[in-house]
Amino acid sequence: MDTTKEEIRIRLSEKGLKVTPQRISILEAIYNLDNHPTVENIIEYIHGPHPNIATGTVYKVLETLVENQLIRKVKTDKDIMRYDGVVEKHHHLYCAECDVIQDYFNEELDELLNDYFKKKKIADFKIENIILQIHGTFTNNNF
Amino acid sequence: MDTTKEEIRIRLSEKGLKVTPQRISILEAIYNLDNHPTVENIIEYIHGPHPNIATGTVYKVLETLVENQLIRKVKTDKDIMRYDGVVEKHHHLYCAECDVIQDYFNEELDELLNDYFKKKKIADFKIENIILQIHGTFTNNNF
DNA sequence: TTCTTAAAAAAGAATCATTCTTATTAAAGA
DNA sequence: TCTTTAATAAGAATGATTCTTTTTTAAGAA
Repeated sequence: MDTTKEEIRIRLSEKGLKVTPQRISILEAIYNLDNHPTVENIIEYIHGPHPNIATGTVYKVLETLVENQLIRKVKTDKDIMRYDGVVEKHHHLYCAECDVIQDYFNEELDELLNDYFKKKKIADFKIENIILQIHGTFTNNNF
Repeated sequence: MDTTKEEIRIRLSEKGLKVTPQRISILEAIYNLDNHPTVENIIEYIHGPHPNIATGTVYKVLETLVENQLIRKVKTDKDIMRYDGVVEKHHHLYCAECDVIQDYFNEELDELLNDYFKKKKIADFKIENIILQIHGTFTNNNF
């Protein structure tokens, strides 16, 4: 991802958030670390340029960013939380053999599902968003 | 769910697991606690009849049961793990306003998705299982 | 530019879910 | 009933996350 510092500043400002070096570098980390980083990954990444950033601050910033929908939490069956800098609607490919979680975009599929549930309602439930967890294995050797 | 102790015994034996009172009561708890219980919920439930079951044992038993596919972990965006006694293929309705996670079965939908991905492959990825996270709100007042 | 103030961050203690270790107990086949 | 191996109890240890207090800073006001 090639989000510049300036774009990050704008995104923070648009949400009424103060623009701090900590927030900028944490967002940069999430954008640059491709594989839905853990808090540990993020801290490791930013501790080069910013060795003094406190762990608690990272957690607080992430919470703020999630609340303001600048990032999302990713559901896994591990007990470590991972984060996603992509807020546009998408799904996830979960690798059974490694810890890769890959974004998967497919508007055609989204429409298919929308159409399906427009006809076939779920009793007593108003659908807001459908996210697919696609489990399987990568067949190349990228990972 | 109305799974009897005897059925639970059989399920454990079929997996080659020793049948212990702890395992039986933990499985009973998961079957009887409808809303995808947390470890805390399970411990609370079983501590009436079995006040002496150790916390560590509950975690160990749950791990064993998951490994043997007698139960499943449920992915949430909270950092507390929840468990699911239903191992047949199904999806989950996540309530945005409460902590209810409801099972959702729909074979027609599963076939629709299978057919779709049979035609539209995902590059370099072999799909094994697709689970929908259906986010929304319940429109009755059961919860 | 400087001042003001509320918000943010640093530091580190505290919490809490989960895991680990060791001794003890018990299931299940011999 | 005996034997063996797996399972459990107990509680310490770990490690991710949260909380508390003090200090710092962003950003609007003067």
